[in-house]
Amino acid sequence: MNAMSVYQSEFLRLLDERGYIHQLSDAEALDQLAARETITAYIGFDCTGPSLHVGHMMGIMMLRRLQQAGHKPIVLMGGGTTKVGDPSGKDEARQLLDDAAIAANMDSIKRAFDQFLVFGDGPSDALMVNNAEWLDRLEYIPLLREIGRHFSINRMLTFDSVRLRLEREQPLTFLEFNYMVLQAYDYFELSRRYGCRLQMGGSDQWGNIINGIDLTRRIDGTELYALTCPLITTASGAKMGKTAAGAVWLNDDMLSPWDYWQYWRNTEDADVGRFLRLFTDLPLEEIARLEALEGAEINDAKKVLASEATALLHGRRAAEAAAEAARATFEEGRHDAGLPTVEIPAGELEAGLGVLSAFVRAKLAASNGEARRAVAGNGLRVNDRPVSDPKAVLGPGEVNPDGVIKLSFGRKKHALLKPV
RNA sequence: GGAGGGGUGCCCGAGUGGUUAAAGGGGACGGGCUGUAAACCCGUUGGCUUAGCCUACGUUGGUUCGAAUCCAACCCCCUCCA
Repeated sequence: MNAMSVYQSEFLRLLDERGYIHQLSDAEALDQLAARETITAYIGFDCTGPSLHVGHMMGIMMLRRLQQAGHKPIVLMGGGTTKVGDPSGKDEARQLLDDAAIAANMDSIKRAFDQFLVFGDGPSDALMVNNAEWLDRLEYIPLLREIGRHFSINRMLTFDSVRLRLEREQPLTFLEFNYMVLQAYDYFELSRRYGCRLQMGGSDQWGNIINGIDLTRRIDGTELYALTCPLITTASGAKMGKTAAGAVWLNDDMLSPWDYWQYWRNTEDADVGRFLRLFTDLPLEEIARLEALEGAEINDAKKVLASEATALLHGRRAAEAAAEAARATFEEGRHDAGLPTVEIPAGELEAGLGVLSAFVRAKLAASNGEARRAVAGNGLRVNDRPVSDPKAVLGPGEVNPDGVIKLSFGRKKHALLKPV
């Protein structure tokens, strides 16, 4: 089926034209359903870390599109499934998290969703639920009898998450093996509790979602749907979300709006149009215009992408501040108050602060050794002047009229040291 | 429970007594070229008070002037058998 023009529902049309659709179960039936009534759909998020990262943005944006099209999103927090651990895409079991860590992660993760979805009690207001609510209460024998009998081991062994482990002779515990059963059960439970008809997720979740669909059909006879998005890699094939400092976190206490803006600003040329469609709300005509830019003008499109994406997550004001700081830093080559700032006691500076440790303090270098090597590679600058001597000492003399010292690691990483 | 194989730096993976902080590759970072892009070229890639010292090859002991390399026990993983 040529999907481009056939969708009747605003929802699928929206997802399709912006590039979110990879696989879709029974497209026609889902399309009709979404055109006819308000549907409820969910995506699950495990609580394995203290913050979500850009890798989760596809899911978050799909829920946002769902709501924009007038439907009801459910954010499923994996308080229960995180206790088991998803084996997909990993060679080893993740370190098991205890309940306290999972609860802390969940609290911290929740914050990001408020920026993208409207929560409440209305028909298309978003809902946040925790699967620990029902998973924690499951009893083994009843679970096996009611749910387990619908699963074929033969088939489970063919799923990528399992098959790859076995083929690579990597251990797969029975605990992890059960993950897909629990995820299927989640879908079943959400269908019963909230009339949820659609589960979305990354392409690696296809099998897990189908399991839930089969399970629910067998028990309740209800028809559910699956929709997966493509795995997003950059044009040169790298997974999204890696940066100098590590993962591109969504929580601002883990990655500053400045760095988040920079992440999008450094998008590869070939990705700009695609990312604008996926990660901003800009109208398609505007995106088409930006996408048509060539050569150095593409930088304008990247700035728009950076500001729009940052505004969605951190608010318009933070996005503009980041854009302005970047303009001052890169286009005028001067320091600006918008750069990440680290405070140090004034006394420490008066006593003399080694350049190397200054860079470590500013979190630009992980260790003195790394800073030292950067000096050897001609990579450090203080107030835009190259550092040539690793033994150099910073004093009050380096503080500029704005009351800060500007430190730069390479061309792109900058920070301000502020004596207080 | 038995037999065999294996656990090396961020990852993969060489290395079977000394010149090994540990080949090679990937990734990452820095420099060059550019447009804060990609590709390409060069360099770096355990820590520190860096001509030196400390920590490191699953864990703990041992042999030795000297061990990632030999020995012992233990932990974990894989395969086959029971």
